[in-house]
Amino acid sequence: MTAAPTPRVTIKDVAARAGVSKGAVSLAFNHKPGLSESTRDRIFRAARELGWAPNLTARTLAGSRVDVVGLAVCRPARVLGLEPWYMEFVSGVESVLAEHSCSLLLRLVRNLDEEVGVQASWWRGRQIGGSILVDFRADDPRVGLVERLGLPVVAVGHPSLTGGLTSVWTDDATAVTEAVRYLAALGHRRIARVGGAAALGHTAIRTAAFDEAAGALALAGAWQVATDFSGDAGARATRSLLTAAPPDRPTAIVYDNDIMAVAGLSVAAEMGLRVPEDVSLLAWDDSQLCRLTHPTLSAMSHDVHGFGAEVARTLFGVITGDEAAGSHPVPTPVLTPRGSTAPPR
Amino acid sequence: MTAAPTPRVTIKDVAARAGVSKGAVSLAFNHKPGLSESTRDRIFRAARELGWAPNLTARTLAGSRVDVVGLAVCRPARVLGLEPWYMEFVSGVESVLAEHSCSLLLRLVRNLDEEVGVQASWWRGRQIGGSILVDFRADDPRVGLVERLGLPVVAVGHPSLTGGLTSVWTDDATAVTEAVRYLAALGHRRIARVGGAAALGHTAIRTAAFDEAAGALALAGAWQVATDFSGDAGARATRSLLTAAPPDRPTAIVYDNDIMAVAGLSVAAEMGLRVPEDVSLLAWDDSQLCRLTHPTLSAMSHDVHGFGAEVARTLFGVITGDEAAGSHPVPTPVLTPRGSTAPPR
DNA sequence: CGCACTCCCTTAACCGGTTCAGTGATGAGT
DNA sequence: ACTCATCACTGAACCGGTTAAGGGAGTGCG
Repeated sequence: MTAAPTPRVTIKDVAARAGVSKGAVSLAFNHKPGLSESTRDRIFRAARELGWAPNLTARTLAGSRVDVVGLAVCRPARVLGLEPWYMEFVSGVESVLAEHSCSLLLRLVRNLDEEVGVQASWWRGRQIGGSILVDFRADDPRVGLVERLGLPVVAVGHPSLTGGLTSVWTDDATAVTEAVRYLAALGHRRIARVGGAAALGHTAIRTAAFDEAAGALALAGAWQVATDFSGDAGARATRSLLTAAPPDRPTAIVYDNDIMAVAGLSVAAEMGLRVPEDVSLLAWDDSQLCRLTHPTLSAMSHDVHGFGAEVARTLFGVITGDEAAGSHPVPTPVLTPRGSTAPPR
Repeated sequence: MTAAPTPRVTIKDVAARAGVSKGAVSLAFNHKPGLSESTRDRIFRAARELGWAPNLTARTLAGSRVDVVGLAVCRPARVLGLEPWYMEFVSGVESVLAEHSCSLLLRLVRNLDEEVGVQASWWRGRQIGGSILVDFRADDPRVGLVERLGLPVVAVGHPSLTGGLTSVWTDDATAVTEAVRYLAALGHRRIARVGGAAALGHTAIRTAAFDEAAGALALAGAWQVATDFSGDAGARATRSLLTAAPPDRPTAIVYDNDIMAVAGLSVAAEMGLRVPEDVSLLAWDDSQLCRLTHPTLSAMSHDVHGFGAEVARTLFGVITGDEAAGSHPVPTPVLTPRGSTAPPR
């Protein structure tokens, strides 16, 4: 992959035109002291006339900042393609990065090992100034990797999963408990949960919290199923849950994302069950999608865009060193009741 | 944004350990001739022992390849957050980039001017080796920009919009015509289209094709509405179309993406209209979403993932110079009938 | 008048690679 | 024995910035 030849304007050209040295131009463009106002003006004028902007590659090499942050996402492309959560998260991250003229280096990887390799080579190759780590699992190898490399990161996940890394997280356990309590308060005694990928740490946390809540409330029935977050898996899980005869059938189902909830809605319709009369459905990661269905989906909603923004802000703090390692909880998802939840008949 | 200090292994260390010069290491790692097998082995062994990988920044600066390609997406973040098309497209692009150990530099921009600035600074700053340009509009300023810069790009859009740039495109006009003919063949005489953003070139192409098809078939009624691709806009448009009394009401609606079609489905339900008995709906950009609704959505389907992959492959061709400028049509979307289309009552 | 102190700006080394001219050793050809 | 290639490798310049050290001019002060 070789670049096409193009005559490029360099700092030397600007310096020559402004009648100063390269160093002076550098000082001006980094807003460092030691230049008179008039020289500064002349330099900026010359740069503007030549259409010059500092070469970031050279700047990086010379050892100052790196204005790229990395994000490697480890999930099959097909699933990712549909998950609104990711795009909202990315757009939140982007919104903050853009303010700093910083870009996002995105890479889809097939597994954790590949991610470990990508992060290491990005950092060693000075491609990134820091990274965002998502989808933690128990004993995640990235914790050790990051420490070995000295790579500045923000981990998205519960502190119990992210080791000593600076983390930003939502309190999934509390949210799950709230969801179950809400359904129980409506009168549901048989509640199911269609969870995400079993390997992920936050799925395990939700699973445990669900069990505990179900026990505390002494529910008559509590089921949990693991999926891969895809709509198809959500549909399959729902179908199998609703197949049982009424006394053994859940009257309410909680989903781990919104796409599976949409799928569940359609399965209920296909099976001739009315929502919410015959079965209540509760989505997670409230995206626009939840308001576009009929009935609209009640959801545990959650400002994913703002979450992404907070992650990016924290990462800047880590990179500049202003941020002491620690954990940043963001507001717990709150229940937004809509048309898909009601007392059981 | 300053990087944390980390002792890094450089080419010099590897050279010293292997007892050769920097140049020799460089030759070895670029698989260039001029080294004996034994020296080559010694170099690779030394590199492995030290955990060294070439610094991409330095490599880039020294004037060889750049293994990053750019993508600036120009749309309000909220909308992007929801469009499955983009994530599928990105994942298709990624799948090919990954084979070449190449990453995607992603940036959300608010308008075309900003995109022009971003592309220019990426290229001038040698941040990217090439770029993918999407969402063309009439007289798009990017055509001229790219030629001025000499930036290798692939334009996603009809050749009439992308000037002399190498382009990859789907035949929207034919697809729209096919959609209208299909609905007409079912017996529909009053057909509406809920289009995308009016400023976009492909929207204009679809709009013109719809008009022409409607004329050719002498439909009794043909309406078109422009939106911003969001679910809310799709819902509003549908509501206003279906508000008219039966003789003036469309019996079939075509949408420009799938998220608006989902919204349309829910509006029909909300208004007490049955789909497809009272009104047929036809989606575009067939994502998994179309199979998750009830009824399932008929759609003009289209391998978006493969489309992204083709775009990436073409871009590699352009960057290496193997690719003569030209236009690459990919297969026209084909109609996939499902549960949301039927003859009118 | 001489000295110290600022203020502005220049110089040169450096970041970590690539590349190319050049060097010495070896072998073939005459 | 001498030239001429070929091969394997080295050395130094270079990519386009940053940065620390240094230098010259102008001012304040004893």
